[in-house]
Amino acid sequence: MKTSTPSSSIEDYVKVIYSFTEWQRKPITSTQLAQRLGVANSSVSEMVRKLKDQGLVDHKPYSAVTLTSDGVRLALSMVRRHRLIETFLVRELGYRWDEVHDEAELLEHAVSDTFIERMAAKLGNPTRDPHGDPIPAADGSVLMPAAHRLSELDDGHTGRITRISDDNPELLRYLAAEDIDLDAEVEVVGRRPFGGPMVVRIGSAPAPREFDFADEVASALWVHSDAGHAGCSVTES
Amino acid sequence: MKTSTPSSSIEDYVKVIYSFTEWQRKPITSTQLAQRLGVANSSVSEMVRKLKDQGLVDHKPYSAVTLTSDGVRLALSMVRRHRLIETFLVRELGYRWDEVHDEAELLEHAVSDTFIERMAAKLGNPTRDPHGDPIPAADGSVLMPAAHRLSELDDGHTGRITRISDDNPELLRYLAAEDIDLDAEVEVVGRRPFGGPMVVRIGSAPAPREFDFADEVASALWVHSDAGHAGCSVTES
DNA sequence: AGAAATTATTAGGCATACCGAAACAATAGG
DNA sequence: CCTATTGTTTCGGTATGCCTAATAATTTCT
Repeated sequence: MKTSTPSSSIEDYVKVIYSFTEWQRKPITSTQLAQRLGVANSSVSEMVRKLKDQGLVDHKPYSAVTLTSDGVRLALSMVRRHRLIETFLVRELGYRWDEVHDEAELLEHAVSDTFIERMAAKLGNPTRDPHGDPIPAADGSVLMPAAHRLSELDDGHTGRITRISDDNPELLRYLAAEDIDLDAEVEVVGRRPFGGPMVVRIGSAPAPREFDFADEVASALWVHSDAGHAGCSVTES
Repeated sequence: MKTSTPSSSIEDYVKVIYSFTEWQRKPITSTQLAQRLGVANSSVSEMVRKLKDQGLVDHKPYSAVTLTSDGVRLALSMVRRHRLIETFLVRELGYRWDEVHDEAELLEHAVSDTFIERMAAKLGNPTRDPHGDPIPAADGSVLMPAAHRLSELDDGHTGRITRISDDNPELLRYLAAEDIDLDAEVEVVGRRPFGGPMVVRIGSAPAPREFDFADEVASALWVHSDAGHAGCSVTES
């Protein structure tokens, strides 16, 4: 269990392991890790051993990888960095939604804690990034909004968009062009037959617009359903 | 002569080689390079070979290292990055003079060209950084202010501070505490005997303050002398 | 000029992080 | 149940960039 500053690769591994479990339920496997990081499986095996040596993950050969509490702490600090940087790029430097991810990916490993905290202060300590993802606080506490994929909402139900997956830039550009943004009101009108697209109404009462959303779109949008389901606050030490 | 993206080490080497010749006249030697980069001499020999392979420097064994025009181009872009980032940290994130250098050092290798240009635009395309160093334009043109070390100014002469060396953070804090800043008026009153400190008056007519500056201070301050010496504009393709 | 001191380069190693290919587990199908 | 497929790890190898120690070139000093 070394105490040295983690390399940026290690930060990436830990962040990806964390992010996977943030919205999925299952822990991540080697192959999934390799895919998300764009490296060979063999590289993952090697790095996972290193992460284990440093006490950041638990791992038994041939099974999934989970974070230790140290790992979660590191992951949260990286996620905080990433999302604060994204917010900063959008609010202060005029970046568009779909441009911020890659830039944040580079910056998050480079800047100092001082930089992050000055930036956070300047932004007024935001708790959501431009895609609606929660920004962990400096002490590691996270407010996870209760959210479901729009694709899983039942017909007739209404809700509000609380999160938009940022892993498809093209999709983000489409949504931006259609002026579909966080906090928009959504109503599920129904589904086209034979597994066809979902029909939804988006926008406030006077002028709602109707869209046919392919599954790819409907599952990238996460909504807070008006019926029940309170938010929950999770604190990690 | 490869065309790949230069690694951050290569960027550092090229930047240091350039910076050395920016205010000195002589090209830099291996040992000086090693000292400024904080690496062993042998590492320099090795890297210089690599820089030469990539067409960034000219070098014959056992002699000094000079940049090729490609090298100068790369160096200018790194210097531009560094100084814009410093300016940004001071103006937008409330960093102090003496804090910016290390942070900029990290950021300059990480951010994209897009980031740099958006930042420059937001700052109004400044041409001097917080220490008075010229910021090269995106096209590689630099406005070098005509400046001399205060320590070399003759008794009785007056001038204006145009640059403050940023390599000693403690000195920067001292100057900040004494409220000595860029563009201040300076008059050389005289020198204390036996190589003692220089006596200078700093500040505008109504309330000039008198200081005894050790050589270390007097040579960190660069002034534009009121007598003659016009600025010159140098353009590198 | 020749020895001594300085400066520079080469040689051999180390750590990180990646790869492809080969070997080894685990699960699924017949 | 035992083989086939898929998933995972191990093994050798690559590239970067750094180190120390040894060697070679260049100055400097007497």
